[in-house]
Amino acid sequence: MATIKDVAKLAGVSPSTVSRVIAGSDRISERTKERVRRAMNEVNYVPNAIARSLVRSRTRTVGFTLSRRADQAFSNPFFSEVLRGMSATAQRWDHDILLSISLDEQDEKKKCLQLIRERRVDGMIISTSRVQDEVIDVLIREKTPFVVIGRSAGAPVLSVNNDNVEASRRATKHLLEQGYRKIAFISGPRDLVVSLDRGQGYEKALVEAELPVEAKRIVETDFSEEAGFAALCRMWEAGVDFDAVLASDDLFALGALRFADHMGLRVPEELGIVGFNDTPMMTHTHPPLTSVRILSYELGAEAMELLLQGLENREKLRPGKEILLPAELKVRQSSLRQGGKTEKQ
Amino acid sequence: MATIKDVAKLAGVSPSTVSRVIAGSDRISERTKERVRRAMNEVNYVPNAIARSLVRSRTRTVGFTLSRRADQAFSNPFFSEVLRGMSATAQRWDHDILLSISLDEQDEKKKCLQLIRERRVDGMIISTSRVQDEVIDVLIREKTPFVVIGRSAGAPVLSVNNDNVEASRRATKHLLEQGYRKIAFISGPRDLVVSLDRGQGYEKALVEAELPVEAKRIVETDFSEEAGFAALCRMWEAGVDFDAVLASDDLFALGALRFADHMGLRVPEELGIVGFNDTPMMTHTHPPLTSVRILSYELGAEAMELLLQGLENREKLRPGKEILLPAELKVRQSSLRQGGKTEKQ
DNA sequence: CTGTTAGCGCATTCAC
DNA sequence: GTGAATGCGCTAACAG
Repeated sequence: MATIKDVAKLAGVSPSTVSRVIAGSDRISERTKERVRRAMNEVNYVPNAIARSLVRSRTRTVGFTLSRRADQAFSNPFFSEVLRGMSATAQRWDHDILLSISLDEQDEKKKCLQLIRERRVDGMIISTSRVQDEVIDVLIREKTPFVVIGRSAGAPVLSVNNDNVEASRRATKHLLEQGYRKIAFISGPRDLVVSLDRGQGYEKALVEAELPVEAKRIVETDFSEEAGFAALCRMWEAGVDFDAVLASDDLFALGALRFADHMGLRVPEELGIVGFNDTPMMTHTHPPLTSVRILSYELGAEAMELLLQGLENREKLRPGKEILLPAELKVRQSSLRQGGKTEKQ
Repeated sequence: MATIKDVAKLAGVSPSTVSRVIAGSDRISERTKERVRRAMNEVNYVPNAIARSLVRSRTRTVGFTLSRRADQAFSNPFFSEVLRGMSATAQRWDHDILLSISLDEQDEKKKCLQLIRERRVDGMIISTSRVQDEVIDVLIREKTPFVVIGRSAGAPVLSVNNDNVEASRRATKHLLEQGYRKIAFISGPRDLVVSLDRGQGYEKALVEAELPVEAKRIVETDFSEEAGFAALCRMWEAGVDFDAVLASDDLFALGALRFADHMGLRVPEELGIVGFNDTPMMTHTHPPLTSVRILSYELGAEAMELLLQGLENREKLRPGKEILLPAELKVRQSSLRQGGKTEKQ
């Protein structure tokens, strides 16, 4: 592999001159610039990124850690879309992504710490959003530039999040407008901020409609179809009546559809259902599922953008600044009792 | 940030001694080892990975590139599972993953080349598996250690793949055993090796059953539910009759389910359906979908394992060696005409 | 405009 | 057993 010295020798200049040509310095004559470029081409020279990183103390690399739990919480396509968004923006800024998927939060914390301490990355993006998030604590303690995808319930951080409260409020309001009055809410685990937010939006809509928030219609469970189904069964058996379900994840909505089928309830006539995430494959349920569309790609892209800007100008890394991305309610048949029109997907 | 010099000064030894302690050299007295360790703890020293990479010409980093096309081809959960598997193995070997998701093959080729030439990575894993794959050509030309997830139809490479031919043969055979005789096959784009392999398995099973392979029952289209649905409609309108569908992707199977619904055909009585990938969310279709389960996690884990072993011992990087992972047919109701029992998922 | 010098943080000779 | 010297490939002063 050719080094800067080889190029310098071939072009008959010093290594620093070559370095300047690479950097695009303007105080180099066109003649030597041209000579150097020709030499570079001849030996197929490409600067060694590692050597560069060492001397500049900048790696042009961003770390992204994730622990399995969060991966499951958000449904799968969410995760890959976020990555796509991050990668696209990183590409534009000529940066790379160092990825690590851990089994649990402890592992993630460890890995995160390692990437930072070993100076492998210039900054971090994390996607965990637990109520008590140790990864965030570490990041703050290490004074690492970082952006959170989601929201911190503890220390103020720079974050980008979809507007879960508003999305949930709108979804609930939509159900109310369709004439449903007894809306059950299936919440994900309460130690995830996202669960709290969606719950809050649900309550907000009820309060605004001057309807009581009834604890018996709210159930918390793990993200899975089975859990969603079981939760509704339990409510039913407990004698709680409901005419609609706000599912804080499409998996729950799937469970709700099965519940309706199981009980012989017609959707949307006897049971309205709204999901969260608008998982692409779910457009094809019977009936098609109304769901809140999350801008996953944009979430990743925006987080990366914020971080890279912050890396260039540390002033911009204002902790406490929370960027909210709008979420859109994709109305389909599962919640359309009034016979209104279905939006095109 | 503390450097090796700081530690040396504090411990009253030379930097090289500290370096030896880190490396675990045995020709260092226990006494100084202890002193050095204490100093390291005191200043919270962690070796700088970049400096280390420079001097050892080893980054302990593996690149993984992917272009959007392949991402879509394989369904989404596949992609994240592969990443999980790769990450888990990398973790065990104390290596990291540099990830890049490109828009198209040209971009991917460029990025791949960049990672290698800039010496950011020790090796590459790629997941593209086009019939004519330029990324593979680049990798070979650059003499980079690499492993392919999938299969190369051109130059021999070290690869790990699920046994698509066999899986497809078994799926087809299963349909035959259920008494279906006119099996339609929905193929993905023919420029993907995976499509060719699945088509081959389908034909193999027919030939083994001494049944004719009829071109009119084979259709090639893009991966989407809509395309699958449309393909079947076209066949139907063309007067081609079929009593079962082998869908080379679960999305196609979804389209087939809709087709059955649309036509008023009962599944599995009047139309048997088998999908590919066993997408988790798809366990909940009506009726539950029979599908070929791909070991995505294992694919990623194995690819990483092969690469890292190859990095340690280049002899092991034998191009032409193709590791095949078994795929399992998850039989559910959509293909059970005989009233046989459904496997537990 | 360009060359010389020094150093990023570490590992690895070669001495003793 | 340990230290001093050297260099990985590059950039950034400082000269001139």
